Amino acid sequence: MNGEFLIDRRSGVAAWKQIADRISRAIDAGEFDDTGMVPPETQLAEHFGVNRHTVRSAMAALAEDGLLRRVPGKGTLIEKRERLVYPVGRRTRFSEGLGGQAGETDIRMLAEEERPASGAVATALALASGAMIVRLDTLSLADGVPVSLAAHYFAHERFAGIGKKLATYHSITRALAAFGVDDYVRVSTEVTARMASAEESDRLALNGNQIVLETVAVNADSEGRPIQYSRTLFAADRIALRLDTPGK
Amino acid sequence: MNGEFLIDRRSGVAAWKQIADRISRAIDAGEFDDTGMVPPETQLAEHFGVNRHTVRSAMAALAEDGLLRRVPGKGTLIEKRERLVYPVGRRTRFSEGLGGQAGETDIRMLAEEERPASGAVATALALASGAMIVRLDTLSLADGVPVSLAAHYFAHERFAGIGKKLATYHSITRALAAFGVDDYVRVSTEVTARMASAEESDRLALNGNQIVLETVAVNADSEGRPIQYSRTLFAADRIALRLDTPGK
DNA sequence: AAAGATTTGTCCGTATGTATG
DNA sequence: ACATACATACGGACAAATCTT
Repeated sequence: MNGEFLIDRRSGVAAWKQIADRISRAIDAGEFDDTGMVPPETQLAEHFGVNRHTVRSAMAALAEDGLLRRVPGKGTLIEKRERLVYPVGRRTRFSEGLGGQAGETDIRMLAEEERPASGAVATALALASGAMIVRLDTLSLADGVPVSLAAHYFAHERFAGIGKKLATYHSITRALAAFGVDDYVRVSTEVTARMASAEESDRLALNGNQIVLETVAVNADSEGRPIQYSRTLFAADRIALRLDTPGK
Repeated sequence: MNGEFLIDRRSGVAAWKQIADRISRAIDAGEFDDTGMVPPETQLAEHFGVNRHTVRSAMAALAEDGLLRRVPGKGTLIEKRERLVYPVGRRTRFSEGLGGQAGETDIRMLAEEERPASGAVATALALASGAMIVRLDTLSLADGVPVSLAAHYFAHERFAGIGKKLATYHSITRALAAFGVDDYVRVSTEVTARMASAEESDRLALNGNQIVLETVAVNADSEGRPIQYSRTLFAADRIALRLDTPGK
């Protein structure tokens, strides 16, 4: 937690918010692991070059989000939280990937829609522009906590009604199997990061950190034909992506 | 750009900032590709449920960052900008990866330090805890624009003085070659996203979007021995990571 | 060529939120 | 809890630049 870099008063972000972010980051970096506590308010105030009231606002926000617990007369304790590691590779499966790290995982259907394919989706699925596609919006959870929000696209011709299958099986792998897809592989994955929109933040139940990791991926069947195009948002403070580049 | 989700007045983020972020995101999403322009201020003000002046503050910030160009009487034009795609795979090389997308690439040495290895680094490099390591801080540029800020760790025993080699060759691959490493492969990559610290933001010359993609990677030589542990920060609005999972 | 509509730029003043002591 | 200073957000009015009719 560097003291040289002070608060930026013209950034459009309130000082208490900037301090809250930096304390949150310092916790992530494990800077207070030895004591398990955040330094006292007066000390932090001096460190950031602000008034104690401002630090108090920051702490109040972090406590509200469940990152801290304030004990009068004692100090401010850090509540533990860990990032789940989500492996992305040639064989990427949601429930298997988090297996062992989370007690139970689930995929919920949010919406299903049939539309003509637009540019990027049509290209990725090797469809004629205007061909019908099925779009599934899903929310993935680990132990009841939302970890990813996704939109999946399939060719309507081959996968009409896949929404119902997903709603029954709660697994994309099994839904695809119902259409004769015995196996599939991840062809490409592109990763970006950005702030979540208000709607995305709402659906992922983000409280403090509003950042999402966004992956755009294409899956193909065993014969190499693209079958699935997905845009997935991961809550950045709950998930780390591990990119697997195995074998020779 | 969803209108239902309005501005959050208690988030500690100024309304103009929230609007600037959402316009920036809408541009990224290509929502205004047909006209190449942002809707007029009055329209945006109504859309977000704020005063035109608030929208103007947002636009002024975006124009300052070079995302927009405002033309009196005409409208607000979108300045083109593209994300470079950085491929991550079995063979990941900085200059090769951006080849074709950027005119020239460079790696600058920022600092070199020799220290005893701590937990994660020692484990990754298969060193005894306390064994000496060399840490190199570097800044990578494409066409003069910073794209990534990294800390690289090497075993001191095998790579003492690698800093000088890097400073001469401006290439990690060539610096490693000077120590007899003819080839190396990427073993693992872990990706997270977070807000940049003030120092990181300064070094990467971030203006608008303060988000960074953070990768933690391990490289091994042709015999499978880990030789390099790297923590790299990419400016999220300049770079997309692409995971390649080729072949069978 | 002239008039009108549209859009950005600038001025005023006022109320509220933020940060400090 | 109180008082002060500053940034933020709002509302209205008008000017200047550009395009259309």
